[in-house]
Amino acid sequence: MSVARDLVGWYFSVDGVGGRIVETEAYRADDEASHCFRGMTARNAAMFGAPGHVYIYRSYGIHWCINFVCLPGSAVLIRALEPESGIDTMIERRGLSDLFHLCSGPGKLTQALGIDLSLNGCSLAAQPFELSPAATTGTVAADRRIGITKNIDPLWRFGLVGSRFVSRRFL
DNA sequence: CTTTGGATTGTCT
DNA sequence: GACAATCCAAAGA
Repeated sequence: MSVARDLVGWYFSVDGVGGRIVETEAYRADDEASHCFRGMTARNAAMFGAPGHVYIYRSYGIHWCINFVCLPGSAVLIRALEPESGIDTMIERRGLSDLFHLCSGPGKLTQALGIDLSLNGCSLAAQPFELSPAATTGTVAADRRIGITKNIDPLWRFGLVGSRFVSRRFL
């Protein structure tokens, strides 16, 4: 959980396209809302892999979502990014020039960065990824997670207070 | 083999 | 604010 909170503010990019992480959600093995709650399967295998790798899956048959694996069976969903590098590329991929809606959601983020299943299980330390610690700090708030139907009580969604780049603003 | 439902988004009212 | 779109893994028969 602490990893998810610490990750807010970090710089993340794929092939030079990326920005500052402003919203995350935590999922773990004993969490009913997590994909790995019922054990390892072909889809979520990456989630049980070595820490520092990514787990990518398709959501609602339409979108891609990306997670950072921090412990086997435990991962952090990257929900929103503040565009910083390669903004032109993002605009081209998203077909929209509104900065605030470029990466304000898991599916939007993956589309803007060009992430798909071919990157599932890849290491964050290797190409085309780039991840570096927070350059600036802000107030990080916790809230209930979004879009899930099970285990909705824990406050495992973290984000920058006041940021307009998140899917839903934090107070 | 068939059915079910989701860690969402975009569009319409 | 409400709802349809749309793919595939998991669960059931």
